Amino acid sequence: MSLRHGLLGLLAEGPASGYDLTRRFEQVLGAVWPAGHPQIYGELSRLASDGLIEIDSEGPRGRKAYRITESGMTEIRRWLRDSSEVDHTTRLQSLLRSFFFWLMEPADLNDHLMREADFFAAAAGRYRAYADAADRAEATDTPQQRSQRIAIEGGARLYEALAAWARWAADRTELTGDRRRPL
Amino acid sequence: MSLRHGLLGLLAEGPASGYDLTRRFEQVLGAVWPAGHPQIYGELSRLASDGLIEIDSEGPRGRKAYRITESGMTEIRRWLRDSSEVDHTTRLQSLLRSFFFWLMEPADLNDHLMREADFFAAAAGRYRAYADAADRAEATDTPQQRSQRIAIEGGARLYEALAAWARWAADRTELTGDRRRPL
DNA sequence: ATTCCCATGTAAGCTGTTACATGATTCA
DNA sequence: TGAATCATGTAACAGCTTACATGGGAAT
Repeated sequence: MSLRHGLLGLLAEGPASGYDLTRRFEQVLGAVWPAGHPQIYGELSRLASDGLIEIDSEGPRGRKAYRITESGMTEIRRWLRDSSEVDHTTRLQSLLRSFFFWLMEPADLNDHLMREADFFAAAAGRYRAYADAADRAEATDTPQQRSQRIAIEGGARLYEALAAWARWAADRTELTGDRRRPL
Repeated sequence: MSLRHGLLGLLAEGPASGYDLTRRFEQVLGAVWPAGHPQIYGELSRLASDGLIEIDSEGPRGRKAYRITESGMTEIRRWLRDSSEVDHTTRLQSLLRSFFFWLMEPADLNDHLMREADFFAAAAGRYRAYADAADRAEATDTPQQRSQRIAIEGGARLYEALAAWARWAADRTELTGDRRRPL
């Protein structure tokens, strides 16, 4: 039920449409919790029929903005407090793959690890840039801003750790000069 | 298709039954790629009817051990090599939650972060202990062992990073003496 | 006019979880 | 003989992805 509560959490910041929420998932939350528009629109309908959100306004081309209700706020707060709702499931295909690296040819493995390192470093860089921007800004003292800062730090540290791991693994697997392939 | 290839990868090490594979997921892979027995038995049937694995032996109480076939080996190697199969999707509820920390009361948040730090530190400790054991052992030079060492390091670094993040966040959110709750 | 972006939705299929169901073997 | 563990499976449901489908509004 994470998507449900993710939507409630975003709507707790203020009214937004399915389209808005889709973009926020794409741009910010997507790196740690992806969600496409079909899932979002579907869940919004369910949230509305359960009375946790309601239509705030209707705009131009069929646009519908939703607003969180009192019971929606109660529900998101209950979810955040209830420790039995915390789910530590993680699915990192990159780590799963690493159990099977011994099946790869050294040159292919080296390529793969370089690509992985690049991908993770890029993700880390995006989060770290966000974090730096937040630190440079004044008036970072609303609870929202402080909490967002923590989230960003989490993303940065996660991807920094994975990037460092991929580089470490690439070093361990290093090939002798002539067999190393350029990217 | 990660589970499919996860099973192929494990079977590349040698024959195993659905029960064996379920336990390996539970004990080792489970922390980065969980899979329950209903999913595993179902996928094994499909792999067998696709000719990627075959029955190796039948044992006591209905036990069936599977063995990877030539085309199974080809398929797992293809999957490992093909960079378009790499999936960087990550779903970390802990990070998703952190975007909504501003909705929590400080005391509840502090409790939550302590629990998170404990959980991640425990997971990191298990992986780190494995890594140390591997480093102390002699004859760690088969490709399997080297590759397993990399996988373990990944798990350790991932959970160490998340533990450090949770502690950092708890420090930032720290309460003044009397409101801090003991665990 | 045409293209691009805004904006919403449905349908089919795949992946994953929970609950149910069964029976053999081992050990105390 | 009773409990624990081994061992396999099915059914129902929940969650998520991909492809399809539609149309309004803005800008060139």
